[in-house]
Amino acid sequence: MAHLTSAEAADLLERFRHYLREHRLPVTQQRDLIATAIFTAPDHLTAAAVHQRLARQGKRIGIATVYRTLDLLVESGLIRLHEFGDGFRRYEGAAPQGSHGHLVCGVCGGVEEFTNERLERMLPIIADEHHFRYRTHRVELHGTCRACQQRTLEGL
Amino acid sequence: MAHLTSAEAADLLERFRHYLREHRLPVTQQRDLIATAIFTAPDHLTAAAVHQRLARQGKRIGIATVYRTLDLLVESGLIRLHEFGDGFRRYEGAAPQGSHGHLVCGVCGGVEEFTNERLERMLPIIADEHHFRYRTHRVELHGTCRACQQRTLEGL
DNA sequence: ATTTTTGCAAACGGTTTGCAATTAC
DNA sequence: GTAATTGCAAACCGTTTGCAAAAAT
Repeated sequence: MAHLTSAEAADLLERFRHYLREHRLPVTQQRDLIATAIFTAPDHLTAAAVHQRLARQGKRIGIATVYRTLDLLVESGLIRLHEFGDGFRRYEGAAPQGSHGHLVCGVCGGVEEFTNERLERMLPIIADEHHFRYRTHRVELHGTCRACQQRTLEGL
Repeated sequence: MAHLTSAEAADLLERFRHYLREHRLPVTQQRDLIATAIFTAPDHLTAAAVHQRLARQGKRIGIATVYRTLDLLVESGLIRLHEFGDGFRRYEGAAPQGSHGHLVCGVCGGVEEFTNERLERMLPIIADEHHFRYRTHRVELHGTCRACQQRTLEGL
């Protein structure tokens, strides 16, 4: 999600702790830090990016712990996993209010977000038409972002 | 694509050969075989599946060649790459007439396809609204397929 | 005190690459 | 005949796992 407010991040962290207690799992420093790193990130992070982000704050956490905690966060539904086709798994905090689509630029590899109410309303209906029980969706539009279009026009 | 007709497969193969000649690249037996394996497959194949499919026909082709040719096919736009989140890249022949979405079952891992005209019309418009030059899209609906819903009801 | 997590390093598995032999043109 | 591909095996790299030490309950 494009930069959650600190209140939203705090809420997600509290929900993660609740999830852990509910499942009789220890609430550790590492889990708090990893969850917070994702909830406060402005964009979609890879596992390595989470690890670096924490290292830059002086928090040395094993990469294995990062992966294990990311799994927990995905299972709890508090973060979402994406694979945009470049071989990296990326994670982002789950939006409290709803989902969004992604605009993936084939030139610079950047990913922007968009929301569209009509689309959001449509997708569960389509699932239903195919007797498929809807849980969530993923919409990616691939093409060229505005900046790269202009860069191409300028002949660089 | 859910089983292209042999005419459609033949057309795609001819377009692949044309693409190769256009780029001054040799048309080899291996490239023909790999392309045909995908174009005639009933579903989404992994690189390993393509390799096995050919091996079963007595065609021993190196897995590296499979990967290299899949890259060419993706670049040529004649096949599409998907990553449904299980760690495998899957490939399918590009539909001559248009795209389709995927229904990904979280229980059995199966993938069904659907088409929806209204959705197809909508997506390029959404891209445009965000000043994004549309090339293609990917829509996945995640949930539970019909068969797994029934299996759950039966209490298995 | 018991149970689970953590962190390291090694293993894993899909994908990519270097290079000599082969094939396409 | 020249230039590119092929196939093998090794390398690569993101991710997972085994296990002893450390932390949470």
